[in-house]
Amino acid sequence: MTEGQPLPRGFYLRDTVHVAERLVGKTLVRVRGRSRMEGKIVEVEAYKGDEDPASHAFRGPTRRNMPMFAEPGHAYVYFTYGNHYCLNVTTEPIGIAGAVLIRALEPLKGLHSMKRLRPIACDIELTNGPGKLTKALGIDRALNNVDMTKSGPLFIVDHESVGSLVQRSARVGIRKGTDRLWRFFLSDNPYVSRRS
DNA sequence: CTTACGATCATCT
DNA sequence: GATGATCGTAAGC
Repeated sequence: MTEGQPLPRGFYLRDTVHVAERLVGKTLVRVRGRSRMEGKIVEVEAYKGDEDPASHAFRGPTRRNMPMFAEPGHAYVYFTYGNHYCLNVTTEPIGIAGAVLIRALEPLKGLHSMKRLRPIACDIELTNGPGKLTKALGIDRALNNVDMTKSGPLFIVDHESVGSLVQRSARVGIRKGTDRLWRFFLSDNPYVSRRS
């Protein structure tokens, strides 16, 4: 994988849990007009279809969850709780539902742009939650279905030497499917949304 | 530091 | 008509 180039389709074309684990430590790039923002992915969660009661796709395809069943490597952005957007990257072959929720970032570049979009005093709080990071990066419904394997407004690139330990736990904010340890995060990173 | 709750709306039943 | 892959604030300990 070439540094600086978007991760290829093949990266996303496999088991969702596997993809989730390997996305930790990669860099999310958001190009918005003239500003370029980058953040290290420090926390994610895997969501599947049939077998995962916590997933939007559990009861089959609908208008909203359609990207989860479509081509891997695309953005699945949805609006929730009347206030927030959440960003996922789709996984698995066409016809099989899967997506990885990006839950937290460590801001790397374009901090000034992020703070303009999400005015806040403390840097730690800028992108340490799924709804927070979408606001800081200016991600909304308009980016739903965007192809993240292209150098467009939103994509993910490899990051040199993850180094830190990737830890796993139950997912956050769900009632069903809590038995599955499908949340992955960097144990020593201060931008993780919540500690165990 | 920890817990509780209201905001607010798209989606599904 | 109920629910929720959340956040910010307020109140409690």
